[in-house]
Formats: sequence, C-alpha cells, structure tokens
Amino acid sequence: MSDPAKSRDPAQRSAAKPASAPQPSRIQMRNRARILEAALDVFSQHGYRGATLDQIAESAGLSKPNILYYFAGKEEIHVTLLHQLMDSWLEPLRQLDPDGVPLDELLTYVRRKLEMSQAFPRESRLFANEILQGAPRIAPLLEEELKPLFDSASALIDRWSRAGAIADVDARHLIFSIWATTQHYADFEAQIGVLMGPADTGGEARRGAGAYLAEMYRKVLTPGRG
Amino acid sequence: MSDPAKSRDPAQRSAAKPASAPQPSRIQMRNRARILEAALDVFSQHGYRGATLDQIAESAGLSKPNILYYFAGKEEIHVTLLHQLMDSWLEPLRQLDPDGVPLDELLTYVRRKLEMSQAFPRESRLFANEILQGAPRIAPLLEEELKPLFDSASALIDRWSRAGAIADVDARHLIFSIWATTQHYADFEAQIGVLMGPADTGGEARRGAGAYLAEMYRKVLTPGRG
DNA sequence: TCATCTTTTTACCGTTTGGTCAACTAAACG
DNA sequence: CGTTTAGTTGACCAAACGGTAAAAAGATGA
Repeated sequence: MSDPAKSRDPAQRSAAKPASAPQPSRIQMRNRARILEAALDVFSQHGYRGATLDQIAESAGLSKPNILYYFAGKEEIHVTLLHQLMDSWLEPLRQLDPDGVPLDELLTYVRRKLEMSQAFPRESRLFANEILQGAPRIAPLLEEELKPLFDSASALIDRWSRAGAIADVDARHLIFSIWATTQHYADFEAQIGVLMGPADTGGEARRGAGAYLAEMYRKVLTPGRG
Repeated sequence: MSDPAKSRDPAQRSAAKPASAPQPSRIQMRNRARILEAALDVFSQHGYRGATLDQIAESAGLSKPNILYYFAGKEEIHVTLLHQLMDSWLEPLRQLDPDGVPLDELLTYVRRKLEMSQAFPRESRLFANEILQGAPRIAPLLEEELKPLFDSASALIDRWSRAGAIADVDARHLIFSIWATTQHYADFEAQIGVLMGPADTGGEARRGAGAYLAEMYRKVLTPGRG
C-alpha cells in the first residue's frame, strides 16, 4: 500500500536526498514561480500570520490544494522566499572591494543598497517583517550567511579606518546606519507617502534620498580634522 | 426591553458623547491598563493579525470575554495603543526649540529619540508593524498629528540651514534618517543581537550606538567648507 | 437585610484557517 | 491507441479565531 516514493513529490521537503534531483518540469518551474511571486506580494503586505493560503492562491491564479501540491505548507513558502531573498540582499555587501578606493567603495555600497530597496520594496518589507517578529524562521540563516559577511565587511572597514583612508568610525554601527537609512524608504513607505505628499513618492523623494544619503555618508566618511 | 444606556458600558465606543463621562472606577482603570500592557506585548511581537485575543487575555490574567467587556473588540485595543503611543512618540520632536542652539537642539533630538527607542522597544515595534503593513489603522493620525509637526520641524531646520547655523542639508530626509537610525536598534533588535553577539545587546551596543550617532550627526550638521 | 449595579465566567456560535483526500483531467510515452 | 504519470480540483475537516448570550458572582448603598 504505502510504497515509498510511489510518485514524484514536487513539494519536496528541505532535507531531500541530494542524489534524487528529478529535474523539475516546465510546468513545475512556472507554477512555483507564480506561487512565490504571489506569496511575496501577500506576505510582504500582511506579514506571515496575516497572509492566508487562499489569498496567495487567488493572487497566483491557482487553487489552494494545487499550491499545497508544490509546497508542503505555508511555512515552506515563506522560508523559500527568505532564502531566495537573502542571496540577492547580501550581494551589495559582497561587492565591497578591498582593493578599491575606500570612500568610493562605501558610497557605492550606499547607492546600491538604496537602489535595491527602491527596486525591491516588497523584499525589503518581507525581511523587515521577519526580523521585527524576532526572526523566528530566518535566524539560522542570519547566523550562517549574514554574520560571516558582516564580520568580514566590518573588519575591512576597520582596516580602512585605521589606515586613515576614511574617517575613524565604528564599522558595525556604520553598517547598521546604512541599512537603516536605505531600507527605511521601502519599509516606512506608507509614512513617507503621507509626509512627502502622496503624489510625490516615486519622483522627487527618490532622487532626494539618494542625494541626501550620498552627501551624508561623504561627510561621515571623509577623513579630516577630528 | 431595549432601554438605551441601561447599564454602563465600559467598552465605550470612540464617538461617545462627551457629556457622559461616568468617571471610570479603580477596577476599570486597573484592568484596562493590564489589558493594554498585555496587548502591547502581544501586538508588538506578532503584529496585528498574528496576535490573538486569547494570548492577550492569558497575558493579562483575564478571561477573553472579560477583555471584551472593557474593549469593544481587538481593533479597538490596537487603535487605543497606537493613539497612546503617538503622543509620547512625537514628544522629542516637539521639544525642538527654535530659540536654542541649532546644532545642540538637533543632537539632543537624536539622543532623545535613541533613548526612547531603547527604553520603549515594544512601542517602536508596534509602530513599525503598523507602518509596514500600510498604516491601515493609523493613517488618519499620521495626517492629523504627525504631518503638521513634521512640516513645522522641517521648516525650522530649513531656516537654521539657510541661516548657516547648521550645514546645508535636506531637512526632511535628515529627519527620516534620524528616525531610521534610532528606531533601527529597537525594530531590528533580533538581527543586531545575532551580529553583535547575543550577550552584548544591552551593554556595549547601547553605548556604541549613542556615540556613533552623535558623531555621525555632528559631522553631518556642522557647517563647514562644502 | 434586600435590591441594584458592576464585574466575571461558562458555554456557545459562525467564520476563517491550514491542510487532507479521493477523484478527476491532462500530458507523456510505448 | 492505452497506460502510466503529472497536475488539478471540489468537498471536506479539525482547530483556532473573534465575538456573543446569559447567568453567576461581587460590590455597593439604603
């Protein structure tokens, strides 16, 4: 009766055997992508608990049981999104070049991070939601992926700082402030929309943020009489 | 049968007649405070949809129907918290003194805002959660209370800027960056705990943040050769 | 003491939620 | 073609949810 592996299970668990990668079909790739796209919409807007499978299903144009055919459950969809997100999210930090011009490297990092928040506000909000709630599903990933990168970037900035290439700043709090200021424009968009005038959110606010942050971090990082 | 106002209704709707303020009893004050305290815990940790009346009830040490005796519903509890929060949240900005020393005023504002985030992280997260989800319940309050204050503060900073008392910065984005950097330590505490080492979150990180932000905004705001 | 008003609880209701099941349809392949 | 497999769906379920009804229990004051 219960023949194991009697049929291919697209909703493969995370601990699937590495050897048995049955190469997903075109339909599977398309529908998984649809589901993740819809889930990003719903999760980023309502948070994990606030999102329902029915909402995701309707937004994806699929039935709820069909969604559970591709993913083992609500949590697996969420975790999948977070894993996908983490990679692209860390890329700007990875591109910090130890051999580049320190000030340019950091200002470029600020610019990339801001562009990323503006281009992918849903991803930013999804991440913010998860962290706000204590990172219950992404904590291991923070420890394994984010922390090593954060440590090495901090060490690099500290070296630049001690060498006098940039001002004497606390590297870790500098990174925090860059994350905070850039992601703020995505995460608090509802507030900014009210304060800047709703008609304006995409236009002047965008350029204004870039110009302000560039100038701010130029002042913060330019070495000078202390 | 349906005698209106046949019994005092502690769960008074918001649009209650102003003349009929029956002066709440000691029990009412104590239990309402318990409920709001418990609700702040639960809402700030799980978000609006993620929080349940049963959780709030258990945390408050009351039964669920008893909670609904004091508040008309889940949403009313949430809105009450947001209203209470908004007042104290805006106070540091209100204390900006047009007649003070501009640089000192702004650095003091940064310090106060950071202290507030560190002293009331649950309030900060409650607010962040609400904004993140599009401010569905607090939008009117943002328009009526936050925006006027934001506009006048921006105007004041602009005047200081044009007068040369501080550097030439965009006042509105300056305020955004102050909000972002200070609230970040409360809202992203889970992330910061991982990156700074969990044992450290309350100690060095606290002082480090204050020192870093003071130095950063000193550099940003000190007028000098552009 | 009794009568009245406030507070609390027990039992319940309708809806929503994540998830399952068995049957159905559509491809793939010989 | 037929058979096997992949994909899809309507019907359903148990649990959790916000909220209600009504009556019990406490407090209050004459």
